[in-house]
Amino acid sequence: MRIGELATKTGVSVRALRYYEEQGLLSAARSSGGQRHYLDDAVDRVYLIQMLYAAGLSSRTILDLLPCVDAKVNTPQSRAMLRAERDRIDRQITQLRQARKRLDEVIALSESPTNGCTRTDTDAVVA
Amino acid sequence: MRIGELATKTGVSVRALRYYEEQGLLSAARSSGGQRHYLDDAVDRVYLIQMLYAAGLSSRTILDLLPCVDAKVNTPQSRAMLRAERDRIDRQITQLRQARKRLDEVIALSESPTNGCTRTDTDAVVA
DNA sequence: CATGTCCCTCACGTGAACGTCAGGTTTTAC
DNA sequence: GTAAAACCTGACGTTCACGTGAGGGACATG
Repeated sequence: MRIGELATKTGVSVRALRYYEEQGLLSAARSSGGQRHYLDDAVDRVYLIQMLYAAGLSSRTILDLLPCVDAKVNTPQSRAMLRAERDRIDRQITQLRQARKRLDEVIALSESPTNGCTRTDTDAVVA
Repeated sequence: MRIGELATKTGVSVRALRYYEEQGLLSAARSSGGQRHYLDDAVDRVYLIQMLYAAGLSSRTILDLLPCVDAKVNTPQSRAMLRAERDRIDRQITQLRQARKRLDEVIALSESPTNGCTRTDTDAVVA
């Protein structure tokens, strides 16, 4: 498939797909005219990349991890890297939970009847 | 206390503290000479700001939420905003868990004896 | 063979949260 | 009272993951 189809299938922009290739995260065959052609499994690869981006990994880190995911590389260093990233994600989850807890407290407070100003003058403000 | 002390106490840079003020997140009294002076509770405020940044909130969103946290504002809109941000954090946690699970699978695979190349030629590479 | 749609490569723009340097003032310490 | 340390206000630089044209080929369809 060509880049436009991959873009619509995955929901990421054409620009983003070119950027992934530029970063070495995604490869494509080229037609005689220079156009990119992707295999079907590129869809899953893009999903994976997006997932790792969403987890806060940088392009560089993803580039380092992908060979491990592809099970082509398996060294003590690569395993340490995997564990390090997993731990980073764990810490990030912990932080998020703290923030969530804090917000929940504020929400509980704002919805408690003791603080019950259910209507204020700013209710009329639409903007 | 002055800005340098607040910076060392909280672990954030002086530049960041000035930036927080610029964004309306942190206020300070001024000395006759124009230097910022903070109350002791500014430390907690900075921690809170950092927590919300770490949760992926933007300056603008934090600016909108802080009055709620300070319990000065409590409107239907503000409560909706609080819930929306909490839900966003929940979704982010879910994504992180997925990524973590995926990494765990890769880790398990790389550490399984069936894949047991505990030493490879790249072991020697120090780089 | 023409045309509309898709694709290509530069290459500059963007927004967020600061880093960093310049040039000058204020406060502290001796 | 003077020198060092800390602080001030601009204002430009940085990084990341793209957005957004500009200008020009590639490809299916009539």
